[in-house]
Amino acid sequence: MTSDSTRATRKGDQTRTLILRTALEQFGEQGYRGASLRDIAARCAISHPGLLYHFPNKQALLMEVLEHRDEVDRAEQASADDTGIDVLRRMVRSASVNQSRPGIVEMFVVVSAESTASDHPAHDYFVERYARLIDEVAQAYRVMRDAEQLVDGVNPLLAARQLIALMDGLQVQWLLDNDGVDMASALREHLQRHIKVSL
Amino acid sequence: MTSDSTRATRKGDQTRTLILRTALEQFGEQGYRGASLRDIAARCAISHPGLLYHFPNKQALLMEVLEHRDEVDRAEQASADDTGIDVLRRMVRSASVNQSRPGIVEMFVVVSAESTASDHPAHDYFVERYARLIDEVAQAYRVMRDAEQLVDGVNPLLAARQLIALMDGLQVQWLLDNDGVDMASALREHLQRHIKVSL
DNA sequence: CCTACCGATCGGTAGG
DNA sequence: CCTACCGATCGGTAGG
Repeated sequence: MTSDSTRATRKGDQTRTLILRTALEQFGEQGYRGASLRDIAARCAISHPGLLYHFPNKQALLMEVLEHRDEVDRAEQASADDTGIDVLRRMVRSASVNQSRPGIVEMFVVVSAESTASDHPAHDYFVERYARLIDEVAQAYRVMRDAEQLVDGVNPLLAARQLIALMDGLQVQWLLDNDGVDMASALREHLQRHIKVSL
Repeated sequence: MTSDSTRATRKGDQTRTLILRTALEQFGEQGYRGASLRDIAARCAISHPGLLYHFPNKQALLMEVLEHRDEVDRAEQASADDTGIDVLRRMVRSASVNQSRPGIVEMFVVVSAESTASDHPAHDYFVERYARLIDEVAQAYRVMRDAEQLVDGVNPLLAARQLIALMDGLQVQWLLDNDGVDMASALREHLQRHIKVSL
């Protein structure tokens, strides 16, 4: 029975994962409103009511795409208990990894921009996401300040906002001109002006 | 005859300007694809074929919205022959002014993000816009380097990309949390780490 | 500038 | 998972 239910789940899970991957691409290329369920479904070789068998509606699909990305990222990072400089190193590492994933970068750039409208289905998600991210990085800066690893006058909260803003802005430039921008080294150079120790 | 044609033009121009302003708002709130000509037209109290009497199609409307903004900005700045530190001061000033124009900020954030897709109608516009902007700021950094006003090791082109990325990223955070971010002072603080002189 | 209309496409449901 | 269908909405045109 275990193997039966496992096998049964597996097929459906594969389709679900394919839909999630395809939807991420399309939300990136066309935006949330611009992407159509029919187009996403066709790319998965199913009908659009077939897609709606797996996800109740378009909003739910978007939210599951976002949450699926977070889960995969969490799994990749392994050590989520980083503190201080390790958090900053992880940001640079993440920028480096992103340079081989234009689809994921585009999706976050486009959907986070759309989500600034307060009636966007992912508005609350991004408000909460930024609050969490800024908090985490600010805390890392605070730990470094207490260890006297920060350049004088660096404000942890402001520096956190600046670092994340820089990362977001570089992604737009990188998407418009892949070869003109090296996101990871631009971040590293910036960080090195904030901290005394070496990254 | 002069006064007749002036009066005749004036009415049409007023409607055109109203449409441009309303379209800017809607492109910001709904994105280019998400905004509808019918909705924009209704907010101007005309029919949507009425709107299409002034603009041949949706793409042309978007392009005219973007160009209209550039014209107004150019007119406001007055002194476009700034060099060196004046260019950086203008960037900070611009961030400060933007903090009273959420509609304009949202429009640029959303449409520039959408435009990273190579088939977006404003793709070429934004590729060209970023190239020009980065060039201008990089040139300002170069002038300052030659005047020995730059902190050691600052690379003009990289610093230009970072400054513009920071500005773009701060706009997203500001749109999501107006009270949590002061774009102008975040920019000023960043710039002061790159230059020896006072802003 | 308007009304009336076009074909295309959308998200979602019924029913199997 | 499918076919068939729904009402709503889209950008754009005809003709005035």
